[in-house]
Amino acid sequence: MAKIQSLRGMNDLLPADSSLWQYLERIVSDVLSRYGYQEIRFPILEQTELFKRSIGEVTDIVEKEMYTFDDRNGESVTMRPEGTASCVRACMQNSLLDNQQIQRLWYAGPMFRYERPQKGRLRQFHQIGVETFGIASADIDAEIIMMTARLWKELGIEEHVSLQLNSIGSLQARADYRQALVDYLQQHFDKLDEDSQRRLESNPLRILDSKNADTQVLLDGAPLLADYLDEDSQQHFAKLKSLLDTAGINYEVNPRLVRGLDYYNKTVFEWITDQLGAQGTVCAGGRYDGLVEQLGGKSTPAIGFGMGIERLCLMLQELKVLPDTISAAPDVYFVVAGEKAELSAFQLSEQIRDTLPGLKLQLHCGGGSFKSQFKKADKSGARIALVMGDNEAEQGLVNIKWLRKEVEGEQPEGESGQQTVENNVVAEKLAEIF
RNA sequence: GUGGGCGUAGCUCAGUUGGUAGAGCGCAGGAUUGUGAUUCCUGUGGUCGUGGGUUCGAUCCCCAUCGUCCACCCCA
Repeated sequence: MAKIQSLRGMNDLLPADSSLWQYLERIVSDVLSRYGYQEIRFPILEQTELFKRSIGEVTDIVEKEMYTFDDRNGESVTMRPEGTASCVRACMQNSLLDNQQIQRLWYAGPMFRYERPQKGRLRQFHQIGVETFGIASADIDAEIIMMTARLWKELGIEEHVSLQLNSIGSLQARADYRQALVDYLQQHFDKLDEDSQRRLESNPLRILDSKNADTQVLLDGAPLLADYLDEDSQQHFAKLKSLLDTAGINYEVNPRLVRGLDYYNKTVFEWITDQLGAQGTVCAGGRYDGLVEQLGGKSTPAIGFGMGIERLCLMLQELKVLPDTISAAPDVYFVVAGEKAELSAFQLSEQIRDTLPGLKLQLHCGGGSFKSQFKKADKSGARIALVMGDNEAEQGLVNIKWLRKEVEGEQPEGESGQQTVENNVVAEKLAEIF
C-alpha cells in the first residue's frame, strides 16, 4: 500500500516549533496594535481573476505558480499566492475604503505558490502582511518602515537585517524607463545571460537584479531609473528619506531594487539578511496606489508589505535569540501513584488550576513507578514536582519537590529539596514560588 | 521548469571488493519493590525510500521512480 504523505513543500508545524511561531506572532501583533493596526481575515480561496488582474497576467506567479482549479461549478478558483489582492478585495467588498476612510490592517496566514522548495521557500508558506489605505503622503511610508524596524529590535535580530530602498516612480515613468532600458539592452543583446535575454521580453526591469556578474557589468552603463522618475515621485521619495533620516533608520538606496508584482509604484523596500542562504528577503513591500482602482474601486493610495514567517523563524533559530519564556514546559509536574492518591490528585489539580490560572500544571496520567514518573517529570522541564502516594493521600498531604537545583536557591528547609504540606495550602505555596 | 548532493533504527550517522547490518543518542525495564537529571546493566528497535534489471545471491552495481536538501528561475 502506497504510503500517504504531505504534499511536497507543504510542511507540518510540529509541537517542537509551534511555540516559536506563537512567540513570533505574538510579538508582531503586539507591535502592530501599538501602531493602531487591526487584524483582518479573508478566505484562502478566491476567484482566479482577482490575482490575474492585480499581480499581473505575465508574471511568473500567475503564469506558472498558482494553485488554480475549477470548482464543482466550473468556476476557476485559486489558492491565494499572496495577501494584498485579497485584502484589497475584502476592503472594497465591505466598503472599508469608502468616503476617504483610512485603514491600517494586518493579517497572517498561509499562501500557496507552486515552486521548487529550497531553504526558506515552500509551496505552502506563511506570511504576515500589513496594508494601509487612504494615505498618499510619505509619512505613512516612513511609519510602516519604522514599525518593521521596531519589530526587528523586539525580536533581537536588528543587527542582522538591513534595509534596501528605492522608488520605482509612477506607472508612466516606469513605462518610459522600461523602454529606455530595453533599447539599451537590445544593443548588447548577445552579452546578456540567457535568463536576461528572456526577461527582456517578459519583465525587463527584473534584469536589474540579475545575479549574473557579466550582466551586472553591462548594467553599469544602462540608463538609471532615478533619471526617469516623475516630479511627484521624486518629492515623495525625498520626503520619505528625510523622515527615515530623522528617525535614525539606516537604509541603502538600491536603484536596482524592483518588484516582481506589477501593482507597485513609488516606494519599494526590502529587509534582507545574509543568514538565510539564497532566500535573503525577510520582509518586502511598497506602495501600490493604482491597485484599488485597477480592481474596480475608487482611486485609493495604499502601501503595504509582507514578511515570511518561516524565514523569520529560521533566523530566530539560527541566531539563537529566543527568550526561554517561549518554552512549552509545564511549571509543575504532578507525580501520583496509588488509587487513593489518583482520586485526590485529580481534585487537587483542578483546585490548583482554579486558584492559579497562570500556572502550567501537568498531572501524570498512565501510572508507573515513582521512578519512571520522576524521569518524566524531569524531562518535562518542570521546575517543581508535586508528589502524592497513598500515604500522603490518606493524610491530606502532598510533597513539593524542587527539581532544578541550579535555579537560584529557593531550596526549602528539607534536606532533600522537598517539603510536605497540606493539600489546602499547596496553591498558596506554589503562588510563592512562581 | 533546470542543475547538483543525499535517501540504512524515533534522531545523528557508520558499514559490507556484492554473502540480508552496527554505533551514539533516544525509548522501555532494572541496580534491596515511594523519588528524577550522573553512573552501570539489560532490552526494544530497521522488508538498508519504492519498483525493475544484472547476479547463484544486492542494502552495496545499473535503470527508473518518489522523497528530501541546496542552488538557478522566481520570490516572503
